[in-house]
Amino acid sequence: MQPAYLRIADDLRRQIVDGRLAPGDRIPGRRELADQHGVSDKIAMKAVQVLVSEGYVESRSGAGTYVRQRPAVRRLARSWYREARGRASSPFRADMEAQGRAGTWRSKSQSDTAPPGIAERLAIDEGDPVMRTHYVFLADGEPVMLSTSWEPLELTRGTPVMLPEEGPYAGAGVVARMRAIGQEIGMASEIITARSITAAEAAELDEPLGSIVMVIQRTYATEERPVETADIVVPVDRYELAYMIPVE
Amino acid sequence: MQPAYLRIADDLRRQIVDGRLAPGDRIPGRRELADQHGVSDKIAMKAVQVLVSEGYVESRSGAGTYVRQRPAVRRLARSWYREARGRASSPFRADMEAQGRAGTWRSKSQSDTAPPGIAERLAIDEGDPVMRTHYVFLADGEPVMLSTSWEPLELTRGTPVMLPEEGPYAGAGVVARMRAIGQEIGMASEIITARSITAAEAAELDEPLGSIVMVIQRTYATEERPVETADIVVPVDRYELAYMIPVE
DNA sequence: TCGAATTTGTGCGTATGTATC
DNA sequence: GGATACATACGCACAAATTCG
Repeated sequence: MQPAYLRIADDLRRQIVDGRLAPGDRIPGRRELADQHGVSDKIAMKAVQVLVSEGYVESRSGAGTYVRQRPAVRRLARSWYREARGRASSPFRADMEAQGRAGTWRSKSQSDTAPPGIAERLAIDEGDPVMRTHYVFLADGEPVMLSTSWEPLELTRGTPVMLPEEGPYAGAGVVARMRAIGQEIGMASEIITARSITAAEAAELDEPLGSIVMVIQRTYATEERPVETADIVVPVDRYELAYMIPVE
Repeated sequence: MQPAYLRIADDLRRQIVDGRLAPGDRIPGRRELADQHGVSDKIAMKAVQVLVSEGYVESRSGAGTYVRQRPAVRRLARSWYREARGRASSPFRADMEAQGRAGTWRSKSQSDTAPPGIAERLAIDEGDPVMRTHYVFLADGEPVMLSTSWEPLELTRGTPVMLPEEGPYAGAGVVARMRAIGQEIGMASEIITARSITAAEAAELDEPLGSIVMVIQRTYATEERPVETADIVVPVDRYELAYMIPVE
């Protein structure tokens, strides 16, 4: 026998996926749901919270609970390095332009020492100096993606590209910046995982708590060594990732 | 001001990520937590449930709540087509062998008509006949991955490869099977999303409800047309996905 | 502008059922 | 069987946010 709150949640979920409850629609309040199903309002609320945690609905205190507007899911094509397309522009800006949107970003750089996981990805020692840069990417002004990148200071110290977003190569992308100091990037490795959003990320991305993000651990490497690595945080309700793989 | 149950959840979460509470450890019971933080046991329970839904802990009725054993996260290398490696073996089996594990699977095929999304991926019309095959992949006997594939019956009807897991090409993989009927696959496209696990998937994979899966929508195509598409369901606590991308 | 009504969010007490040890 | 601990469910109360007359 299924608990009452799960039965009610199933009922509502079915109405949403069927389309009987459309995005933006308000779902019945606690009192109403409780009456309909003959349970206490506490249980009705619990059912609603199941749907919140699954990302189907969004509650606004005082206003009600609404079926979530799924923003159109855009595709991030990650297979080919796309620097050339945008000409003196970053891969992100080129990607957004291809979708008819204005790509901009905010960033903040700070020198730091390499934590264990990052040191391993950059093939340096734990505690070695790195430049850490945090990005918030915006499409048409709204935040859509986060990224934190690490570069070994050993490579960039004293060069014009030490600060990624200042100087002559500001906004040009990692590949162009590294080329400027003689590092020819030939390969990108991307490790993909997914998890719940953190409170900090939810605030930066204006996403509800409980939504899911994919994390791309991208590492750029020359023939000799890794030269940059980044954690790219992508909300699943905004983007899907696309890879093209030649067979044979 | 943060609600009490979130403060308690934060406190416990910190202890887990710090390692003060190790995988397998039992966390304090409701009564104990409530006393420590000066709240009712109801609130202590709510805090614990936050951690359950985040996948940090697992409750066993009657026994207690325990920090989850994270199975070692394995890496699925998806960049190169790996048929040759395993010789007369499937890509999955070759992948598992590379990790020193025994790769097997169960499957069930059934002819069906193409639903809208699948029809689009296969570039056929909605309602066209397809062969649908559901796979449960096992590593050392335990289920680790699910897949549902669709192939246009127009291509395979009346050939020895119509049923993917019967006949001379059983277990040989899509690329080899399609080659046998003159379809030379040259490209794989993979679209990646992530979402909460469904109840059915949780049962098949022996994963707790609320855990997160990545879904790979893989489509194999020849120069002319798509010939197979599949939804591959991968639990994030078992696998991460790895792609290598040449730059420029 | 203000206040009343509505709705969600949080919290406590109590009770019963069920699984585990 | 008994003790313990989690799961479900009802009741009540109040706070905070929103809506609307």
